[in-house]
Amino acid sequence: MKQFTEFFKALSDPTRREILQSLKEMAKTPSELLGEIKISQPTLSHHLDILKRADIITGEREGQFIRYSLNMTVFDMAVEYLIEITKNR
Amino acid sequence: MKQFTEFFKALSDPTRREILQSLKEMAKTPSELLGEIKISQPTLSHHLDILKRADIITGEREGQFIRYSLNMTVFDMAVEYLIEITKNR
DNA sequence: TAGATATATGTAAATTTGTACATATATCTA
DNA sequence: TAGATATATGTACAAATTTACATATATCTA
Repeated sequence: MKQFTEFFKALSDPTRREILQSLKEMAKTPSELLGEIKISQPTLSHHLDILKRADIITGEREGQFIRYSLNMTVFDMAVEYLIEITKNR
Repeated sequence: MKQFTEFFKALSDPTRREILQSLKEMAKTPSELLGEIKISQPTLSHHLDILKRADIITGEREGQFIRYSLNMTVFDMAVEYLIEITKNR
């Protein structure tokens, strides 16, 4: 399941988990995230791209800005996957 | 949380997830796993090492063999972590 | 329309990762 | 104890990853 490879790979980076923890509270723009997380703008853009490709976040343009929010579905799928491993025994 | 970094990194590899799927049914030795998974013996040993370091599996020597089994605790922690992200909003 | 701001992309370097072959270590058995 | 079997470790290499600087693109505003 390539889907899980990308999901877990995305979650395996501390910076990306920091981004997710921040987006958990509310959807935010890259500029807002830059105020909280100490990385360069291109690096943030790159991490957001990885999270997008893993279908973990979605971006919606609001004029000049792009507001990123969490996709709950993939988290639910991952939880199911992990629970299923612990269950059958 | 370095613990989650190692956990998710461990889960992000298809071969290692295949190993976990197999150990889910019952604890197994590397030799048994080699019968199911198509990788070299040193490569399997390396993957088992990564899973060990991430505290996902534990090995118990049984004479000549070492029997590996899943640690449920870390899965429970990861599930909690993921659920907590989807909850607060 | 021109300049400013928000975000993405190209390039490049250091680090990490997955894999296998060769070899070492540990334990069994004859 | 000697040889066989199970597992781990050392070395090496190709591929992927993280990061940042420079630059491009998109949208706003004066």
